[in-house]
Amino acid sequence: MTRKKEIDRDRILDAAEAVILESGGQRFTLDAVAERAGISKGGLVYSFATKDQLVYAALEREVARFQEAVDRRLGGGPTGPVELVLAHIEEALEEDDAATQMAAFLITALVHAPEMLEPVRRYYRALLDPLQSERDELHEVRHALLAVEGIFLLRGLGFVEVSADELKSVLLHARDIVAGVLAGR
Amino acid sequence: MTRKKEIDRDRILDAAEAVILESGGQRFTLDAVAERAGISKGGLVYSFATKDQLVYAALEREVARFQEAVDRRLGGGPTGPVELVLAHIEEALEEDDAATQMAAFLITALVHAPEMLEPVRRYYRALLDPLQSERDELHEVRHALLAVEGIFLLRGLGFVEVSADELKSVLLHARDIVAGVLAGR
DNA sequence: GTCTATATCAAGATAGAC
DNA sequence: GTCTATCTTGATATAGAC
Repeated sequence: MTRKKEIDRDRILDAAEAVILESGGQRFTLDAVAERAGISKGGLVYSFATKDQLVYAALEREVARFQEAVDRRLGGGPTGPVELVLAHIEEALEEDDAATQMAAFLITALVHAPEMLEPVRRYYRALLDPLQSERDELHEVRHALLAVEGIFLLRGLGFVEVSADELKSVLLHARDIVAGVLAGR
Repeated sequence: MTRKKEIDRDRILDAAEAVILESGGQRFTLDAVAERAGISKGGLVYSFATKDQLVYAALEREVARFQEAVDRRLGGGPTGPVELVLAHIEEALEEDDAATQMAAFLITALVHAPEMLEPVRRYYRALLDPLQSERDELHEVRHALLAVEGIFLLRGLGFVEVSADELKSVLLHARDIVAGVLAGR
């Protein structure tokens, strides 16, 4: 039954997520995931043949979750590239843990299966591609988006310590720029 | 003789660097480094007791190299925080491989010894700390710096593919902003 | 003192029992 | 379908050669 198998996979992905969030992505082992899910390592390998596949599925689910949150924020209204960036920034601004959580998934993928980052690449290209234009406002929007990703990655990957004030200051500045462009300046 | 030991360590670090650049940081093993350096694994462990120490030393040397390149660019002139950011961006702009190379070191540290990122954190804090101010121009400078780091990390860590044009466009825009602030607008 | 060779341990993958 | 047992590889520590 494919339905039952789906449920099993979801249960395993829940366990994988728990391990990722607890270990910060560093100690992501099949043993740990299997134990969390209450099955043996062999049982785990039956559902996900390789660690890569497990990482891919977990990352894909996490990206989809963030994507859905952004879509919800857009609410089915008009969705040009600038609206998309604004929704992305607002989601990062208001859902503080969503960003921290995403960082843990990115580290996990980078450490344990870097070839499996495809869902992440798709997400970013969807944001960046429409901003490739000669128009000055779009340059500014891209610049703001990249500044947000810069502080997010520097902080999330542990490349620098960032205070809550510093983070908020950067995100608010970026949001104001994008909102300004959207309002026609 | 401490002099001889220094030379040995440097030779090993050269080998470590070669392995990091060839493998992209993913397959960084003591075996590979020892083989590259033309010594046994035991000999390697004699010079660097743990893998963590090897990663730390390699990363520290790489950050110092970048730091020196930035310092050279400043040329002993007046070095306020904005000049520092400008020199950093110009170095990233002109030395394309320096940035790519640094990314490989960052991935290596993240994968094999994330606690050893201290030299990186020090470097970034030196850039960011003086920019914590209420003055609008400094906000803009920080924003530009973070956009540069954003595109650098997204590309270097493999989170998105970035064309050469796209990269250059972002860096030039950032440099112009910082240069503008420096020129008193 | 510096290095080689080896043992020990953990994690991922695989095969086959049930 | 799920689990047990085993193989392989990489990291660390150590015993002993020179």
